[in-house]
Amino acid sequence: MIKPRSRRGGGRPTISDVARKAGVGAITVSRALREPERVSEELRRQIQAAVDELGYVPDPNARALASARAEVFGVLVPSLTNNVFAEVVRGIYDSLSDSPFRIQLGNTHYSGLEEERLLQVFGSQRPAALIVAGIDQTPVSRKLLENAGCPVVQVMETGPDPVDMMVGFSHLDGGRTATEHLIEAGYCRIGFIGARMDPRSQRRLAGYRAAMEAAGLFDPRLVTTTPVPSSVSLGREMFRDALAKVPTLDAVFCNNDDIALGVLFECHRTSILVPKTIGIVGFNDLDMMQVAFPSITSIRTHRYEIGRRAVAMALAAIAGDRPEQRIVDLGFELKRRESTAR
Amino acid sequence: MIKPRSRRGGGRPTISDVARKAGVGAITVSRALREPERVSEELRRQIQAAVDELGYVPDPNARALASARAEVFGVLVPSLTNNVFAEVVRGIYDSLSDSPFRIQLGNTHYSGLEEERLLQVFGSQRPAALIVAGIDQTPVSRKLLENAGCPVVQVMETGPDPVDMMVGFSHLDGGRTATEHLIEAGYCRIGFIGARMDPRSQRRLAGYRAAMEAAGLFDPRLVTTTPVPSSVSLGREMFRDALAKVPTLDAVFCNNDDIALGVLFECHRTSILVPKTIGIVGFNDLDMMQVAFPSITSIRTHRYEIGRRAVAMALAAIAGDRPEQRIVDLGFELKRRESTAR
DNA sequence: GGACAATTTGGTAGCGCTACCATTTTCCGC
DNA sequence: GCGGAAAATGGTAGCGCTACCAAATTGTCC
Repeated sequence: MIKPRSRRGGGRPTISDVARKAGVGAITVSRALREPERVSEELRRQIQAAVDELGYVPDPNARALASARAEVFGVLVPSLTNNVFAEVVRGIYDSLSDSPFRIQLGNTHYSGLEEERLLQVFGSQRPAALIVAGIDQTPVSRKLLENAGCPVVQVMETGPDPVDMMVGFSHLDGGRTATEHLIEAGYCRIGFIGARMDPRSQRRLAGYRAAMEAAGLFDPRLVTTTPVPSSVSLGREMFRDALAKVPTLDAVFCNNDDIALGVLFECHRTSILVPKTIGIVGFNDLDMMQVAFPSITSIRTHRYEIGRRAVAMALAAIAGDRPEQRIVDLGFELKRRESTAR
Repeated sequence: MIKPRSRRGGGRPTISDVARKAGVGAITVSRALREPERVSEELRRQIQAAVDELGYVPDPNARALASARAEVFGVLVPSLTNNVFAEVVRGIYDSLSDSPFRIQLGNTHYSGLEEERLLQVFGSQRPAALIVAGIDQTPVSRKLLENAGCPVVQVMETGPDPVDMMVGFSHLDGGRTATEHLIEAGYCRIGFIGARMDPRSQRRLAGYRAAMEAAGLFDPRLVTTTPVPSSVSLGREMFRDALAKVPTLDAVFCNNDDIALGVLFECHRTSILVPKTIGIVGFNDLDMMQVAFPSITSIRTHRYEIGRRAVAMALAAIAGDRPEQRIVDLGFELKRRESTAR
């Protein structure tokens, strides 16, 4: 066995190796790397040469310890496989890829308790910013966010009482708009089919209910929900249930596009005509909605843009200029398609 | 302005605060937290009480710096929104949620250069393990992996020459199996439709070609590919192109399920009968495949399990017992459905 | 040309934790 | 009851970096 190197770290070049080679003080190297404009042209060149020659890469752990601030964005989403959050996360990643910030992604599994645990873990790293999905944090989580000592952006939804900043849209309005569209199209026995029923789904349901009540069409038997995670096959099953419960059903507003697709397939399978016999509206407007036959009406949401905007706001806050607009509503768009064109 | 606290870190309790309160040495607290069995029952209790009372949370950055090892799994995937990788990542997250390990997720965007850059960044943190998608790393990436000084698991594919460990399956065999199934079902003008054409897609194509040549059916005009990222709408367009090129086409093996779904919808739209006029096979077997009408034959792959297995192997290696089986082939399964039931 | 400010560079002292060793205490077996 | 090993505890010295302040150098204005 070879005796371990005297240096515990394992012999990677350190900042003082670079400093020695460049003939400057260690702190100057540190500065040249972080605030190049504060170091003279000449030293900067020498230092860069030494860095390249030694293959020096700063140790983020040491950096974080010394500066009491890690170059990490903490991101908390309820699901990794749900395309909706995947798009938000992609927006976040793309916006951060050219920055020095790393991303710490946490999956809360739609659990408030898990969110608290992850917030605790993330907080212990002193992140540069925190991005969390939703606005329904537990009191404990909310406190953790308030005391995080960094910019916080709540995404996906807007609401009256941000911890710090918010980017999203109103799910209630989205649900209402979708339902009103069906009513205008002439449907009247309009069902709601919702899986998972997380807070955002609940608010879409509330929007549905508001629209239905305003039109005098609401009937609790039209609503079919389950806490089970959403999927295309679940959409099919729930549609069957809804139809068994209310055979006169003539349209469905679906919680999301997966459910809507399941409904469409079941209609095909049982030769129910869409949009003639049944109208279908989805939510989120995944790519497949416009390709489906018939194409499916849906509420287009700007997921990728939400991720990008959240990062932009956090970055601005880190840089010191808090945006005057702390709540950004990116809205949504009703995409009218064949599935509701009676 | 209030004078900043004397302590730079911002006043969070440290290990020596705990030590003082519990009336022990700092190192004993450290041990009680990391190797409780090496500390007496009594001190352990005292220390735990002090930890709870102060709300002490260890600083992972300080820990990483002192021990030259961060409790981080680096995970590199080519896409965050592709459901296939999302499932793998979910398996990884679920397997690691009860461990002290954090996850650093990187998105390479299918770029070798980006992979190199991220490997460099990840490596600078001294991760506990590295999980990377694919087996086609650039020479630079491969060197970085070999020198990472931690267990490395390559996932999604198997191949002859692992950096360290591997979990996946043979995409070539998958492509061959899918194609052979179509041949057995009586199709003969079988097209291949592939988007993105990353290395895994290339190997599926190679499997297709092998099967077609073995049956004396291969014709280069049957192959339609594009480097454009895959989507349902792209599947529809490519199917149109393929049909325009070869009007006698009687089946398609699709690169993945999104493409297959696009093909199915286009068949509906143009009243092409499935499986009578056109047979369809997908790849990955997303949930929607069995719900589609007609249901779509696909190659079921075990994505979630790949993630779990990769973590299990890495964890074992960290614990010191390298598994005797360094290459794990989880295989795949042909799911025969209506879309090929002539 | 001298007083003063602005710019550039460097030294010191930690950040919070653990590796490494030293020391103390406990437990054996005979 | 005693030597020696094992178990339990502690002290010291960093890990690699940056905040904070001090010093040196340059520029500017009258």
